Amino acid sequence: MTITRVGIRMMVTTSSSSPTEATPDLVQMGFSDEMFATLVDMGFSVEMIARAIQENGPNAETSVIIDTISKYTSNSEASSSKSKAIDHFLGMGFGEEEVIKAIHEHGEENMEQILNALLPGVVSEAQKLPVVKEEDDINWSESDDEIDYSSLMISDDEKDPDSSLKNDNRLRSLVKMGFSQLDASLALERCGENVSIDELTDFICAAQMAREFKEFYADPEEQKPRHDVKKRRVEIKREPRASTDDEPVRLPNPMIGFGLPNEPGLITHRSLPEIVKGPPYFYYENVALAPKGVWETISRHLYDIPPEFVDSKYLCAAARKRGYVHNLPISNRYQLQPPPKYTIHEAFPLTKRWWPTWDSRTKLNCILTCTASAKLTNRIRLALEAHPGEPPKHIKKYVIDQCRKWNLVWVGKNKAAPLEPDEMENLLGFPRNHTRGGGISRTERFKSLGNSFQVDTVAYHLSVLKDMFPKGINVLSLFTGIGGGEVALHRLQIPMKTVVSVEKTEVNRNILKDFWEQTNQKGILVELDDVEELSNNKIEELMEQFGGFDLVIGGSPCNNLAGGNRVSRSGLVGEQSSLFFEYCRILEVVREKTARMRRS
DNA sequence: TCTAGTATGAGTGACGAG
DNA sequence: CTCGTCACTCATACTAGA
Repeated sequence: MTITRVGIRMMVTTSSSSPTEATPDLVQMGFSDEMFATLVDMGFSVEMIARAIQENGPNAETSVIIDTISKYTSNSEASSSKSKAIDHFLGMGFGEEEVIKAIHEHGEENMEQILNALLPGVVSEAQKLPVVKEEDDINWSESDDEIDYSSLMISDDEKDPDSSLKNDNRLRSLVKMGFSQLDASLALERCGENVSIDELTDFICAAQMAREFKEFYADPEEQKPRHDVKKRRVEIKREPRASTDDEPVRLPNPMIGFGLPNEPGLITHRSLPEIVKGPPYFYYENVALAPKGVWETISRHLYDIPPEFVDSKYLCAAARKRGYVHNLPISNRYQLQPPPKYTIHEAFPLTKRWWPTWDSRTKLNCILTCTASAKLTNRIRLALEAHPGEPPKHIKKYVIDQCRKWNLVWVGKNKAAPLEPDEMENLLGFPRNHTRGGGISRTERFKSLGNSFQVDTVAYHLSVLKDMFPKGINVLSLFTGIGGGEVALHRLQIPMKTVVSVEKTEVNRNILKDFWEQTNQKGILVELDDVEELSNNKIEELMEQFGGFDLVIGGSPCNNLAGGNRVSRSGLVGEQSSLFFEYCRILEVVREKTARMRRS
């Protein structure tokens, strides 16, 4: 859970024989994203992984690495590392101290006894908050009804009393962990009686993922509920240990997440494991079109919550395909008013006059960090001027391709131009001049805007917080950028009591500070400059100072995930994108501290 | 030293023909 | 089902000039 790029680097560097050697990079080491994710997913600590690679060389096969790490654990040499068991239970949301204590008492291999020891701590919570699965607007529950429950229950006639009792306990344990009775029963039935609790939880998570992806994201008209659901379950049965790796994330079409108001297919309820129900709420964002396996990893590290993929073109005039993982409620969402302009011509009326009839675009593509050069727009002008009247087909194609690629709009006869920064601000839902002045260069504005949230989209998701926090909200904002989340909350008129913002770029910090002052915010703004320096102790101090955080919001760097990167699109192990694991670390600290603060 | 301008593909999914 | 085609993508690195 708390894997950091820094951690890997430090470990590898310190164990290197040559201190002057350049810091080895995971990629340079030939260490693939998948391999890393697989090992982490198996519960091995980063230290162990790094050590095993050092020992076996970068080109060693995964199985060799695993063997080596296994030796470490069997030799009990992992005292300084978090064991698989610790990671496993931390991943379930138990506190570190409790976990270590329980493992010490029962031994690392007795997972069930550890779990039972841990459960009383949450039982009271679970009893206070009985597991009531929210009613699904989609007919998942209906398809449940089709299942013959009696066949799932273990009859005393068929099973020996011990086995029955054991399963009964497991069923209760799973329910206490936040899974529905149905899911728990199904898992017990499908996985058999000799599997451990963690295998059962894996099975349920995989089934939930499969179910939610299939049903939440499928085109409503194309849904074939119970037939397909049953089929999927049979498939899972063949691979009871199937993790989410084996269930690739599919991007929905249309990419509307849980839906939009006044549009067909709106979903207003979903079931989340009890353990991730907020507060604290969290909201994580990144590019939808990441390399294969990335979203599976992200989802797995964020409590197996399926990402909500939304293309902002359904909310404004520019595309922005993003995935959001959050534990926010999804009922009673509402859009910001006034809604943004929906088409290019509405957003930029002056372009209509010059828009060629053969350019059929009504929406712009994604706003990126770079813009077209003057040379390019001049080439377009020359090409069109060479053919007065309707240009030939190949010229049209060239021009249209370039317009799509560089997001050009028509600002004069034969004159295509890239968007100006203030036009980007408009499309992204920021106030005019939000990024202007204060020492920021034009290029930096493009870069900051290209890396930002689309405010209307984020605000639509965050709107559910308004009724929940009428007196205001404490926000921990990671990778703040130009403050898309803060602007969204402000435009939703949700008072921000406290915002602790972490942002590395100085110009972006200045932008947020200016915004804070210009909008006469009454709350406190704390600006920090590096997530890696936000230690666990510091987080807890801040939480004690401000009374905890209600929302942890942020989109970690996409540099190594984005399609536009031709140099270092190395996935989640990339230098910048690996900061995702910092998000996980910080979120987990906030969650644990919140739980402790609520208990005391 | 800083800024702006410019060139630099590949990975991925959708779609349709065969 | 496979294959080819198409469209799209929160970018990086180098260079020239102020």
